[in-house]
Amino acid sequence: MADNTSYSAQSITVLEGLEPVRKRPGMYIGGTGVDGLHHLIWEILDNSVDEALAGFATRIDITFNEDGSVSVLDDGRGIPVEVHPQTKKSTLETVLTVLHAGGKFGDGGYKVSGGLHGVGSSVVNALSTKLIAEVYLDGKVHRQEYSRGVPTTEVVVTGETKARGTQITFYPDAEIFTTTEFNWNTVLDRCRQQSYLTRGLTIHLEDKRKPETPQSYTFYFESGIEAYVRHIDANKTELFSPPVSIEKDVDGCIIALAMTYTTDFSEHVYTFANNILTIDGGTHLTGFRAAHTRAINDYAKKSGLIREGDGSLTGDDVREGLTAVISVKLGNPQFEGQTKGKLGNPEIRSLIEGVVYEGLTEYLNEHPNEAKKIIEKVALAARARAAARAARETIIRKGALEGMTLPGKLADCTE
Amino acid sequence: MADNTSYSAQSITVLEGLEPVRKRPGMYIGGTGVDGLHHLIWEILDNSVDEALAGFATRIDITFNEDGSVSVLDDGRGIPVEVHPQTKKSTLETVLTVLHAGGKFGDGGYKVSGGLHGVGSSVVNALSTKLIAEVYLDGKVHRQEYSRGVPTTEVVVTGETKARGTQITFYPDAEIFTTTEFNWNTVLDRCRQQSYLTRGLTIHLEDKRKPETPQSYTFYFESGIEAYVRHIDANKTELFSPPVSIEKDVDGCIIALAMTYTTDFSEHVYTFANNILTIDGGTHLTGFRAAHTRAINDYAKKSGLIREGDGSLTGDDVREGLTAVISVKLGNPQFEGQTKGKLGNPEIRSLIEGVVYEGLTEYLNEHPNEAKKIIEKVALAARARAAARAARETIIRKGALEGMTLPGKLADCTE
DNA sequence: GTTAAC
DNA sequence: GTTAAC
DNA sequence: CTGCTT
DNA sequence: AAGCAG
Ligand SMILES: Nc1ncnc2c1ncn2[C@@H]1O[C@H](COP(=O)(O)OP(=O)(O)OP(=O)(O)O)[C@@H](O)[C@H]1O
Ligand SMILES: Nc1ncnc2c1ncn2[C@@H]1O[C@H](COP(=O)(O)OP(=O)(O)OP(=O)(O)O)[C@@H](O)[C@H]1O
Repeated sequence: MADNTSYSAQSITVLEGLEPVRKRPGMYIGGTGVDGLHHLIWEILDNSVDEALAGFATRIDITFNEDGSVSVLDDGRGIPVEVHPQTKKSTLETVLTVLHAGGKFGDGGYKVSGGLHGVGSSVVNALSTKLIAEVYLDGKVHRQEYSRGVPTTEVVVTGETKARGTQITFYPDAEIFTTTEFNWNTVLDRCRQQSYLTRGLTIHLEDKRKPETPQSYTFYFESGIEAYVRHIDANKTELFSPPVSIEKDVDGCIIALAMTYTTDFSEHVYTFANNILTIDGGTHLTGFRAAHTRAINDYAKKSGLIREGDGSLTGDDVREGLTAVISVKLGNPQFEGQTKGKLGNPEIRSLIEGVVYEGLTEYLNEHPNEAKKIIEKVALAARARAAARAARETIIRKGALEGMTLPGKLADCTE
Repeated sequence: MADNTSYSAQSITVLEGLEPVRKRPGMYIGGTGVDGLHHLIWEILDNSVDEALAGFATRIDITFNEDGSVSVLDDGRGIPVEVHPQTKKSTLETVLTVLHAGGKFGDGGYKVSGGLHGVGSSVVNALSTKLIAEVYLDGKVHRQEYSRGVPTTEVVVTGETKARGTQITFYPDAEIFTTTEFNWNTVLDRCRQQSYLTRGLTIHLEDKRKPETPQSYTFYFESGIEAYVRHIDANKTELFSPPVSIEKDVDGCIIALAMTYTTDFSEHVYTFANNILTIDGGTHLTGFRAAHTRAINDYAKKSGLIREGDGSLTGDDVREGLTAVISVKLGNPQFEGQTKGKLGNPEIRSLIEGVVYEGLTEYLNEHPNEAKKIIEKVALAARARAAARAARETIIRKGALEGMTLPGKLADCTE
């Protein structure tokens, strides 16, 4: 057994301020690769989107600067700059240097917001060699700079402005990240997506990194997630258009769904909770799936398009070729982990299931042509799946006896 | 546009102490359902296991008490109780009430440890209506109690003892969790698993919740992950036994693998990093998979068991029926998120890939009988997969033209 | 979780 | 309205 | 009943 | 691929 005389108070370290973020970035942004790097933008962008969701911002500008930094500017309310009662420091500095400081714990004027932990801005600050925060408020430009989370200036007024809003410019720390080069297409996609999700929001993205080949893009959509579905299907053939569109407000929780089918076989479903892309799904996705599968099965049987005795379509069957975007807005989101990959609120499952079942059933009843196309598509998927399974089992049964060969001329079942 | 006059310093809240944990449990334990509940045990258990990994503890006792609480006792070094220089409070109180306080940031005598954030104990404390910490040190019993993360007593000496170690007893907060009833089998499984992973560690689990039907179990394994594989395969038929066993120390990183195949078709692979079950895998799993697929393909071709022109076995093919346990121990683990579901260290991927490729190739060369069984198994899987795909495509091609019916008599390809 | 039956 | 089944 | 988990 | 959970 090893020596234990040295285990004492001195062995225990208390990480202070933003130290834990730099020491354990994985806990805060998942990793230090290219995904973690882009998380920095998402954290700042999400704050601006939250302002837009709350009705305070209408425009967001993201700029890749020539010096490798990124700027995110919005015309929201601007982070307050006056002294904060708890920290006795500027509220701006508080938000950017103190973990769990935020306006999304009940007050702050955000009815629904993607942010909820109050750590995003601080995390970005901690992981940037330099960060410049500018707040445009009351005709003045308030500015503070930081380095690796530590203020290098006070909050100072550097000029006058007619604008209102916030701009964050940050330089990702190469000591932390394996790469510090942002990907244009990744960010472009995200901007497009956020623009689809928030009616009336303008997002402008500009790449100034190579002055000889500048690029920029502006997104503004009125049509919402139906247009998003159309964009996802851009290089595919849709079975019908416009997509099924369901939007409903239940107890202050807004549920929106747009879906259609394409002629191909892969599933493209994107789920959002308060505009956060929940890449691992969660209760909203589970609820949608249950309702979708059940509604199609019920309709298929009731309408006689498939026979009662034929067995049910599986979830996989009805999802083949499906394109869908689901966006829920709710007051108290619970996400799994700081990276918000999965929505946890258990009540959302049944809420969505109810809304989607009702809405989809109604759609199918009122659109017999589209319904027929859907049922044909998913019934074919079911037959294909059954045939594949049967073929597989034949081989397994036979092969268990005989010897082996690889594909090539295992033509047993091909024709 | 909504009113913005009220957005000011007062709108921003700074959560202090353990408030953020209670306000946003999802960020710290993933959720508040049954999984989140059990996370509490894992956090405390992992601390004891870390003591065992460091060679200071040999025995852990977990008890489900009649009053609904859980106790975890170990014979490790005991959390220090003297005043901590940074907080001016007892180190015990510091560890249990301050986030990011821990002995696993470089000092503390832990060479490898599953803990790394310094938040686990505090999180459990925050989410418990009551927590009792007892430290057995220098012949004395030191004790402190807390309620929802707030100390309700000082650290007091309550008696004498010959033992050394730590015991944490906690009462999960029904205000936080949707259920507060621990699952015997879930915890039993985890104890068994940890015992397999740590040679020479005894883990005792006891259920005193129903005095009329007490149950208890003691785990102690010398054989390690090979025995774990055998246990996973308990109700299955293994193609060969003992399993392939690889263990290697590369630059202070210990890589251990045990694997075999069963006659069934599902894959059972469990990966661990510093004894943490990485449920979403990560770089160790990725490295293993790459090496495994390549080693089997290379051997199959080189040995002539499958022909050169037959195409390659896919990863899915070679994983059908695979049972494996992978355990890596490394100095500076990076996990994705606080719940540690995925290992992030990029260097581990190639490290494992090299070790596994070499070890598995050697095994195959030295065990031609086992090798033959493996190749037969995976080649059959490949043929079955190809046949399934072919059958599926036949249906799709035909079905695109004809009408629809569901399974039932789509016997096209079954015989 | 929803729906059907008692 | 509550309980059992899907 | 459908989906998620091991 | 089977059992549990919502
Ligand atoms: N662009 C902005 N405009 C107005 N207020 C902002 C802006 N960015 C941040 N804030 C304020 O600062 C607070 C802290 O932001 P921060 O990014 O740290 O966390 P959050 O958005 O509350 O939560 P999360 O960590 O989940 O993203 C926010 O709650 C908001 O009140
Ligand atoms: N049973 C124990 N025996 C000895 N020391 C312990 C024990 N439990 C906790 N400690 C000490 O308290 C510190 C803090 O523990 P805590 O659970 O908060 O975090 P951690 O294990 O360091 O990291 P993580 O949050 O990733 O689990 C540990 O680093 C360790 O030094």
